[in-house]
Amino acid sequence: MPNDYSDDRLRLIARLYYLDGLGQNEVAKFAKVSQAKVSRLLALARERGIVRITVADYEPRRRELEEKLRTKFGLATAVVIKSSDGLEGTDLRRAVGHFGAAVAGGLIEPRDIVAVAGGRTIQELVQHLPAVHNRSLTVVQAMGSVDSNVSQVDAQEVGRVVAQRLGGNFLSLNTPAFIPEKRTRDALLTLEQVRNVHAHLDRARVALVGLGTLANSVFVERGTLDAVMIRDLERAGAVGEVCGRFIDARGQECATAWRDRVIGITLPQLRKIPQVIAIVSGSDRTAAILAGIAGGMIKSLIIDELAASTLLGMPALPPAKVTRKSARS
Amino acid sequence: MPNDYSDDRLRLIARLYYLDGLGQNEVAKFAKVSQAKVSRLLALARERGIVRITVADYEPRRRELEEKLRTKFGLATAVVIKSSDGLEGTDLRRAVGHFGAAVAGGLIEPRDIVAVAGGRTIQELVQHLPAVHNRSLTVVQAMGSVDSNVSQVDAQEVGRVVAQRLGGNFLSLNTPAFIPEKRTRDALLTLEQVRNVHAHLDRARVALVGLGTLANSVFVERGTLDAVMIRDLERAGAVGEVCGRFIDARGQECATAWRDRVIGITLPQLRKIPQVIAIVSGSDRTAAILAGIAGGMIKSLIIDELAASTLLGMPALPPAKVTRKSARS
DNA sequence: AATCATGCCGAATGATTATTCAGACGACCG
DNA sequence: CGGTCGTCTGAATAATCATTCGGCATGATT
Repeated sequence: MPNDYSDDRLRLIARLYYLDGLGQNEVAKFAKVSQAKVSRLLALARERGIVRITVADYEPRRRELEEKLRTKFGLATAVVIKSSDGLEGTDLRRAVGHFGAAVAGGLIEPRDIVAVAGGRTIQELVQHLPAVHNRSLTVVQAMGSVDSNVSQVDAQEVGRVVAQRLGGNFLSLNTPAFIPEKRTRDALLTLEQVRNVHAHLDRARVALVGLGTLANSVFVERGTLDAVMIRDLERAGAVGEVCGRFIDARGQECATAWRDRVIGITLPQLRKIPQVIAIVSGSDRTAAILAGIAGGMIKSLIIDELAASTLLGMPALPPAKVTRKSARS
Repeated sequence: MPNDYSDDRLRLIARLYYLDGLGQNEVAKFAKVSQAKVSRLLALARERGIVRITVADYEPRRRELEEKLRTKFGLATAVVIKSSDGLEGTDLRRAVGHFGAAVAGGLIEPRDIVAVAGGRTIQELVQHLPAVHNRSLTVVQAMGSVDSNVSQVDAQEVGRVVAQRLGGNFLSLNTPAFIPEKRTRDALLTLEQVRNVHAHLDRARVALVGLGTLANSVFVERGTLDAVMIRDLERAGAVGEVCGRFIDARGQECATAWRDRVIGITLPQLRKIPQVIAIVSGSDRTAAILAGIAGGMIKSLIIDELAASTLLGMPALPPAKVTRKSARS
């Protein structure tokens, strides 16, 4: 019997390897096959559940902090990911993304329309979404691509991954995030394809967004935002960015030339979406978070432990329904 | 916190590795340690039971065959080890030894006196005896060493391993298995040390023995037995060997010069021991097995599947209490 | 204080495991 | 028949993992 994939055979091999501590080479002799095949058979045994590996639950979340955040800022959901020691940068994003994914996945219902922005932390998150394609989502790209060579962190790519992993189809925006001239931008906005995307954004139930700071954002990293523009934004009171739109401390869009260059979901659209989940890592983003919440955009938060603590040490702004114009200087 | 062996940390690391499928390098970045340490921490997590690997039971025995053997040959216990396909030689011995060990271990009681012979299959078996030293056995070497450089398969070494793994002390014989001159042999037999061993052999409750054929035994392999001697033995009707003693089809010791050269347990001693377990692999040994049973030495059998089948196809001899002298030619 | 024993660490290294690759084989056509 | 897949295989190789080793830190002992 040349190829025998019977459970019994797999049990024998799995037992010798996992329980009796033989190496794959020894098992191979025993079973009269190559080591390569043993490796494959073991993989099969794991798939079939003949070998079961259980790990005592690791609790990746800080529930007390979540509760405090939720009540203090009136959030729908707060998820605080443990960040053991001095993690930062990519490692931190990875931690938040990894463990945030399960929760984020759970917040998305089978037939939702999901708006998806770009960003580094969100990129890490979507990679780890549970790969069960049993949903029929409509995933909509919520902002254009930062520059011409599409990167892993662009909304286009992130959205594609969400649709692929969770199951559903993907509505791509197929435009840059920024257009130097307002006129060109406006022309693009009238395109059927773009208008279709916006129509779906209007009806989205869930949004996954990142939050940027002035100093440390993908735009700066990718050279889209120059020093002059940053000065302008600072003068206009910008404290952060969401979906390519810069907001002041109250969560209103800053009135600069920049706002006429953006293609992507608008703040009013975000405000309408009942479940906007901001995925954030790093303690330098607290101002942006506060602003996002105050402005009524952000409804839920997935965040690392340290940033959560920092946030809890800051005053919650009352949701500002007052001014529509941004405060100047 | 430089060295943190908390369960929580281990859970995190174990989870990332075993459940989330990260490599140790990735986990290492996550945890800010070297890959080496991750490897060590994972080992620790397994030890602590944070990671648990279970394998669906593999049934290594052929119970139907065991039952048939038991009734047909009037055995106390018969253990038939599956030998999937065309295993032979060392591989077969290894299979029988590996899976036979658990059963053999179970047949030994906490305070038993255990006589142990040498042999290749038995050697494989004792290696895999469950390493729980909670017994206080007296392990007695049942035959001398085949030649001067003690090998792994000699009773001396095998016995030592039994005592070490199961727990207990070991009575060594410290003599060769064969002495060219009867006089020297007889002199050795009077030694206090040797007599002590024999005294214990008289009171043994369990014996682990192998069975040899004329053509294929450790003695031939090691060059102890020459062609002339083999001719003699054949003429004397020898069909096999147990503990250095050659027996005819009735299970009586063959009357040749050889019998006066052996140092080791005698057939009468073996007959008195209530639980003599023969560990055998290979279908060429069936005649020896039959003889051993017929002669009243062998009470239990640990054997491979193919040999068991062969054995079942042969006629069971009635236990011969009749002749004390071996049949000649 | 100096010395030693002990334990822990990560770089390097050796050992093991997973994957790639090219060939063999059989089923299924044309 | 002779192709043409598709699947399966083990050798070779790439990737990954475990262990060794020397260095460093800590704390006990002289």
